[in-house]
Amino acid sequence: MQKKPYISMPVIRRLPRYYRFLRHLDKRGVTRISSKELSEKMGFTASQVRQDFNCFGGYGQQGYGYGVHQLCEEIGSILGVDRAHKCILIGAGNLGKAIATHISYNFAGFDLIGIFDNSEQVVGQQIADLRVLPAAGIRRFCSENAPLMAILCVPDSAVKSVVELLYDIGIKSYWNFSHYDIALRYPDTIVENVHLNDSMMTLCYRVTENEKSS
Amino acid sequence: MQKKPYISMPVIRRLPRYYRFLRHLDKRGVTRISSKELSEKMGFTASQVRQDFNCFGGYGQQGYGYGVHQLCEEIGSILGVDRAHKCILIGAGNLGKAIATHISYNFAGFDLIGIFDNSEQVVGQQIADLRVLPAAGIRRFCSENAPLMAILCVPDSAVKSVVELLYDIGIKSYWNFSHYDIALRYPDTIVENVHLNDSMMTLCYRVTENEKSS
DNA sequence: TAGATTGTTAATCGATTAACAATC
DNA sequence: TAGATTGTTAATCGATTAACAATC
Repeated sequence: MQKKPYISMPVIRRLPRYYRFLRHLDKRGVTRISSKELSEKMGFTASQVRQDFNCFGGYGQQGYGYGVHQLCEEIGSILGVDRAHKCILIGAGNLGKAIATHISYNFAGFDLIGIFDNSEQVVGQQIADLRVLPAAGIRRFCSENAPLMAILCVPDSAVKSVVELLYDIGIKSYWNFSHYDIALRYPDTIVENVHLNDSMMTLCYRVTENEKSS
Repeated sequence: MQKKPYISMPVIRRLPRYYRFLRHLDKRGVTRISSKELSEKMGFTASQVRQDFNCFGGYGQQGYGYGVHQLCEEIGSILGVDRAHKCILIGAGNLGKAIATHISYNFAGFDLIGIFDNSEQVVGQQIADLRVLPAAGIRRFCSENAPLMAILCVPDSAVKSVVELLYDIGIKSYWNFSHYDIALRYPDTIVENVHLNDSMMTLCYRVTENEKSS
């Protein structure tokens, strides 16, 4: 039973990192860790680590630290990585293929049940145990299989109409690799954006700054 | 000439979004925009937009708004997208291929000059006008071509040794798609992480929360 | 018990929002 | 001039850090 239901966004964004690291420790047989140790290995402050873990109740023991296995399980369960939300992927280019493969190797709460593309060259290909289906079949597939989330790996030119279709079908959660601002158009959706271009420009800024100052 | 040299991290992360949107407007022939209009189309507050633009000096006019073209150019120049920092990509799997293709289509300050992989099946393939080279040749290639940044699309198991090599060669900037924490080991590096797994887990959390509450 | 380390409160810091005078 | 909208200061909000009493 969770103590406090509210976890702030910065904390939520740190949870996956904690989870990955704790799972790593757990696999290596480490049973306990203090907030100080953890903070040093992760680049946070010990204060922040304790503050973060306190959001979801006391899994630590004074004078001892935190039980790695228990904490890992707890964070995993909060994140929901023990679930298997059904999802579909639209756009099976290089990025789509990479993501599809990634999902099947790095299980994190989602079960990929369908891959779609509208290029004839791609339809029929086998990716991560799935055969790429024609985009024309999305609506029917969804009414039969009721996926909860869609992964968008389509070009920016196609994404608007794809989202219109998916939203109409009832899909409200998106992992979006395009630059279309879904959350602005459809405020009742859950959207996680991965904007590679923005990431690259931010890096470019920092590299450029560094060059200037040296 | 920039007024203030300091731009805070949250602002820097917003600059690419401004840049993309302003370029879009510019291409469509829009010449002026007010902070209010911009804020509505981007999901910020007007206050924040003005505050952000003020970091780098007055490109607005009272009673009029901002000149789209001028502002776009200025942000682009701050980001450094008008540069062509030489970079190499390590790991030409699906993700590496997607990124390589992405860079050549969405120019944002970097010029990809080499792609490396250690799999014989991949070496020799043609990606985005480049032929994939054997990983064994990285050191020599770098001493001849002096790339400034490396893109890491290698599996987590290989990344540690790859970074050791690249750092030794003198590369201090990384676009990192693996889960190896470069900045923690090498504090003098510039690292931009894209952690797909963390992004997916954050999405999973939000989807799971949403399910619980409904 | 003494030492260690949490849980939690208070202090600080920084970012966002609000307000409004300046001015085009 | 009147209306609009910026530039900038002040107020608010939230997140991080520091401190320390509680307690294993």
